Formats: sequence, structure tokens, C-alpha cells
Amino acid sequence: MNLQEAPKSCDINTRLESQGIYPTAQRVAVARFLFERYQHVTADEVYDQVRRSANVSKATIYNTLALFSRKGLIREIVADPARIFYDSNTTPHHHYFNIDTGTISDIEADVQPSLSPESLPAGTELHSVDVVVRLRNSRAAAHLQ
Amino acid sequence: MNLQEAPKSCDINTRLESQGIYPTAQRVAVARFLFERYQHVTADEVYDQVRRSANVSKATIYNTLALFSRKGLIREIVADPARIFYDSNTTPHHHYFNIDTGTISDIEADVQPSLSPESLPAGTELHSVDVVVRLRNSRAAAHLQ
DNA sequence: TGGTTAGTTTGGACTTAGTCTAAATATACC
DNA sequence: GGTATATTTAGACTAAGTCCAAACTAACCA
Repeated sequence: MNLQEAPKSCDINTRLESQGIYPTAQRVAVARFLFERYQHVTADEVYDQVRRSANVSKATIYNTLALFSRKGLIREIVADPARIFYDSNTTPHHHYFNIDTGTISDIEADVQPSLSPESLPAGTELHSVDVVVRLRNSRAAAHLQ
Repeated sequence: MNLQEAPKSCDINTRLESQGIYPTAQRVAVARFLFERYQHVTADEVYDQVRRSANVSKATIYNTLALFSRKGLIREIVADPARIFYDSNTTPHHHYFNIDTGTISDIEADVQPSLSPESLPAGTELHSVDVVVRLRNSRAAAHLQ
């Protein structure tokens, strides 16, 4: 592997290892990018950014994002019909999706659907509850189109 | 156009025209399929089904679904990261999405997030609120994988 | 009735997010 | 070091969805 040793961050390595994730250079590079701040990013954005500082392939980006997501380190946001966003903030919250700009942002106020778990369809268990509030840019002249 | 005249349904034509949609044979065929009962279907399923009784192209299926959705006759469901579902039931309700089977079903019980519209981000207006409850098939042995 | 125009449909090429695969590489463990 | 296991890789591939310019249809009117 021709990847220069990524500067070890104890936090990152510990965080990965605590989830049973072997901290390879590529995974650490992806994690460093994702966790440097809360953000909503697509696989492509992660690829473009992480590639600047580390050798990593597209397949590994997809593998790693799926792995992190499965392990609960990040969260998939299915809101844009054209792509998946990943959220490095895994605390419970919901999202705005602006259908004009294709951007995602956090909902600050509480929007907590109450769900009685015993009412789930037979043979299933709860995975997650996603609330997406779709927004449009407001138009001065609402009658257009 | 070599499409045999679709048997006119007064309901369907009225429904389309009431939304300012010109009831072409293709649109009527799509509408007849969609509205014969409440269902959650992908563009591909609509294409396969409608093609049995009418000559229609893939492009028209996509155009028509987008048009119906824009006009509020059907509703887009963004839940499966791989495809869009269309729901011919437009009354307010939310959805289960089974991530193991990729199927969508309606939530019967009320899951109504309370949302104060004045808290929306500046310059935006509400388009819709989507609640997707993700389910897994329950496993007898929950420790697997 | 035929001509003009506007709206709709079409096949097929194209785009693009994401997956797959088999080979190469890296790591762990004896 | 040698073997086994896990990870990464390039690049081919898939599939949902878009785009486009040509063909078709319908409406309107002289």
C-alpha cells in the first residue's frame, strides 16, 4: 500500500476500534474527514475530499460509508431521490430537504413522531424513524408556473 | 399514433382535466392503472404494467409520473435509496419501509409530527412532511451478524 | 378542408450513483 | 518467513432516470 501513514488520531482510532472496525489508513482518512465537524455529504463529496490527502478508491469510499453506517458511526439520509447523504451527527434529529437546491439541513426544533412499537407489522423490528421536511424556495409571486 | 382508443372512463378523464392535464391515451392508461386501487409502485412497474394494454414509452412514463406528482394526483415516496415509489393514495399518511424486502406499506396509526411553520428556514416554504419508519425483518437470533 | 401552431410522445443515446469482481495488497498469527 | 484472513483497488458493469430531436396528435381557424 502506497498510502503515507495518516497522522494517528487517538480519538479516531479509538472510535473505530470501539465499533470493531479495523482502523486502516483509508478508513481513518474517511473518518477524519467525516468527524472533523457535523456535515451532510454525499459519497462523491467524501471521495473528492478524502482523495486530496489519501490514496483511496471509489469502491473503498462506498464500502467504508456502508460500514460506518452499519456500525452506527454515521447515518444515511434518504431524502434526495438522486443520491444518499451521510450525516456525521448521529444524535436523534430530523432534516429539512430543499427540493430547489438539493441541500439538507438539520431541524432544530423538536419534531418527534410518537410511534408505538407494538404496532409494527408482524415479523419486523424497528430500524429507524426518518422525518424529512421538504422545502421549496419561497416565491414572491406564488402563482408562477 | 397507433394506440387503440382506451375505453373512456369519465372519472379518469374528469380527474385529469380538473388538474389541467390533457387526457391523452397514454396518460389515461397510466392513470387507470394507478387509480384502480391504492398502491406503491415504481416507474418500472408502471411501465411494465401499462405497456400490456397500451403503447407507451419509458420516457412518457417518467414524464407522466412527474406530471401527476406535480399536480398532486399521486405522491412521490423517497424511502428506498435505489428508486422512487409512487403512491396513488394522496391522503395524509406515512410509510413503513422494510429494508430487507424493499417494500413499502402504509402506517395505519397516527404518526403526526408537529411542525411549527414559522420555524422554517428563511426564504423557504413548506412542500411536504415525510415520515418513513424503517423496519428490518426480525430475527429469532438477534446476535447474528 | 388544409395549414399552422402548440403540446405530447417516442426511441435511443446518454448520465450517473452505486455495485461487483478478481487480482493485488496489507495484516495477523503461528 | 509462510500461511490465512481481511482490505483495497481499478475498472467493468448495472440500472434508474434524463435528454433530445424527430415524429405525431389535436386544436384552431381561414
